[in-house]
Amino acid sequence: MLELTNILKDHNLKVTPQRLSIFKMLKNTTAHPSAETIYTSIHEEYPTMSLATVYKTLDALVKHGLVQQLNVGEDSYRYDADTLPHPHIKCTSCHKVVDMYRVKSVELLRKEVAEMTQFKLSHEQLYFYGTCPECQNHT
Amino acid sequence: MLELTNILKDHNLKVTPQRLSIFKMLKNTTAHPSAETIYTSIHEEYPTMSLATVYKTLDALVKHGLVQQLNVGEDSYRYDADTLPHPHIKCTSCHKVVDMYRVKSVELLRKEVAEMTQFKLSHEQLYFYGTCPECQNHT
DNA sequence: ACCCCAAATGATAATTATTATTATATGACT
DNA sequence: AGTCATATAATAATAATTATCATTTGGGGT
Repeated sequence: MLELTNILKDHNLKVTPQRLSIFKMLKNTTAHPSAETIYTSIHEEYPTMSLATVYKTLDALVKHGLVQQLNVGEDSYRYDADTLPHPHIKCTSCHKVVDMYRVKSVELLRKEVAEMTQFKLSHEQLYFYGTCPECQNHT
Repeated sequence: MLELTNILKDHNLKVTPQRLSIFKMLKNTTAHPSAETIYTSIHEEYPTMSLATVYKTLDALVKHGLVQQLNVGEDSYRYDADTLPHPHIKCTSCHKVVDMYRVKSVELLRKEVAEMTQFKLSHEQLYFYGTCPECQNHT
């Protein structure tokens, strides 16, 4: 909590209860929620908060590199407070999005892409799709 | 042309001039246009065609696996008539999206992801971002 | 070649996610 | 406590996409 306060301060973002609650919510989940989901989840605690505030807060967090925006091919964005670049995998059955860490071949892939294209790489978004172990069982 | 006609027939899609022109346009470009771009580009030849037809045609082509939909993080989708799975790289300066073929480490990455997550993989979307060689020069 | 009908088109309305606007409220610094 | 720049809330506006529905048309059967 105090931690998050300091992070916001370090980025010259005013610390407001709304921002803290959104940031905290994102830090405490691995579910990659959308703006709408964040809004409804926080609505109990902050019934007066506007959806626009959620969007603007997310925008500020993304711009300051404190949160990343995911584009898994749905009708809306999802957000992830883990800003370390990492691939995601989405279950096409239950629609959950799971983080992947320490995927070694990503570094190799980056090198190959950079050499092949001569682009100066800044970042990447790696999305995999399939059926998760749970959904494979209860067919 | 006849080629495309047969492809549509094979998928039980009625062959209409609108569909052929959209499909042909996508087959003859590597620019990954959006629905809007496709619409305006075809509008000269087919001034009566509706934007809704473009969307419905693209939807049909995507559903039949004849075209893939890209989600590079813009406000609209882009389309690619090359359905062979391949990574894309987007220049954050000129916004062009370039195809990458024969990226060997992708297969390795797939294997690693499948083992790590135990998902049954269906497909993936691999997007890289950076500055293209042309944009690196005329800074 | 004509009929038929399911499917496609065109025009437009509706929907949905996101962004802009603006008056009011508030965080943070003196 | 006072000030001011910034954030919030409410709502309007925008933009992409999808739905609706009356009309047209492709293509198989006769």
